[in-house]
Amino acid sequence: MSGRKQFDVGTAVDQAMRVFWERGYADTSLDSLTSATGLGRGSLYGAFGNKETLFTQCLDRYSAIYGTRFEQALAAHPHNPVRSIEAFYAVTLDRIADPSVPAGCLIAQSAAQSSTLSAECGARVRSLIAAQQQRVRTSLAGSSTDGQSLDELAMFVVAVNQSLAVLSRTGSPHSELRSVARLACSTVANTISAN
Amino acid sequence: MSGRKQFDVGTAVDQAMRVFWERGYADTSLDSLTSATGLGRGSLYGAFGNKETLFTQCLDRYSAIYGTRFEQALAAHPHNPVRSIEAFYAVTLDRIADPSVPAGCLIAQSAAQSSTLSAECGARVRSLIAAQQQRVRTSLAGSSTDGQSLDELAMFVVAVNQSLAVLSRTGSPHSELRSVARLACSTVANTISAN
DNA sequence: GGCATCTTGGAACGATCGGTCAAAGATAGT
DNA sequence: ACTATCTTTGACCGATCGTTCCAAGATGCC
Repeated sequence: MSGRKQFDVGTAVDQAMRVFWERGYADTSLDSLTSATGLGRGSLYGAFGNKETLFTQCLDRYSAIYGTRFEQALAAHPHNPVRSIEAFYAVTLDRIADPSVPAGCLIAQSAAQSSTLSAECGARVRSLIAAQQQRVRTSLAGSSTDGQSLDELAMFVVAVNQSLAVLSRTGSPHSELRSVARLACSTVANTISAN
Repeated sequence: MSGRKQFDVGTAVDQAMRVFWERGYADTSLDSLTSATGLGRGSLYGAFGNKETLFTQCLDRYSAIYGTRFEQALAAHPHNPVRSIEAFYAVTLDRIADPSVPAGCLIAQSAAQSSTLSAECGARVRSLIAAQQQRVRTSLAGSSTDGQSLDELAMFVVAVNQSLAVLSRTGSPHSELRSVARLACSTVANTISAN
């Protein structure tokens, strides 16, 4: 039963992404990937080569999906940094509240396990975090605050975002996560208005 | 060669703790534990029963070591919440800067992987995080701010602390981590003085 | 229709996983 | 010194890991 590919590669990446997201790289077995995608081992290896390559494609897909969502949220309130960051956190909070998707964050999960990832995967994770900081940093531009302070503030915003993912994995109630995000927004407000 | 135990159980827990801390529960093999402790499998199983029991003892030891350090730091500046939180973060930053100990934080690492841990281990991790929040919350008491806001602020402080651990795993420079902690301290200052 | 090319499912590979067990040596009580 | 009891070492267990391979079936070109 074949000849031409019988499945959509993008869909398979989506399904595999959920498993990595839920269980992390090391704890995701090939068996769990075949059952999640409905594919045989031959199909998976034919399409992706090996587990690690599939994982990096999942990382890229994750950042493509949520990276653009973050960008849209940040861009929805131009010249209003506090509103932008509120919208930024809303993306994460909505995702955490969405039962159709695993808890936490694939990037944060991978960052925590980066010592067991290959050097290439670790570097990819690092660059995705840097890209996110850059997104936030861009939306803070235009404030009268100096550049270095904005760099630090952007990193702070990203750091709190990661902590939301970690806390959500322990089953923290949404109300706690929301208040953490709210406090981070107040930090942004105080920092840029303090000048 | 035996009769009475040939090794110190506490030392073995210490050594095992480093491995779990560095690699996480799932990626820590029995072989890596035997080579880290210098013990045979029989000795490990005789003393601890199985891998999971050893892991929970490592969790407890970790929280015993750093829990008291956090408490001492928080208690060093009574009635000065901002100073207390600064000292609290200094414990984490010093630990991250200490090359004799793995990057990150065993609790944060375990929290991120809690979906692959047993229900008992997940609950233990959750209670350790709650205990840390309680420690911070206690040091914030006495402020004129209302109780619920202090609960939220304590959770915020703990959340940022976790994010420092995650970021340090990706190789973030200490200067970035320090500025993240400093911004969190300013949030504390602004929150408790705002009322 | 014949043939080269591709995909598929599943068997099978060696390696490694967590855990068990028995033989051998050391100890303490008598 | 004898014995019961303990610890240690390392071989060994079945299960599972990521990966490879192949026979069988489907496709497109001639």
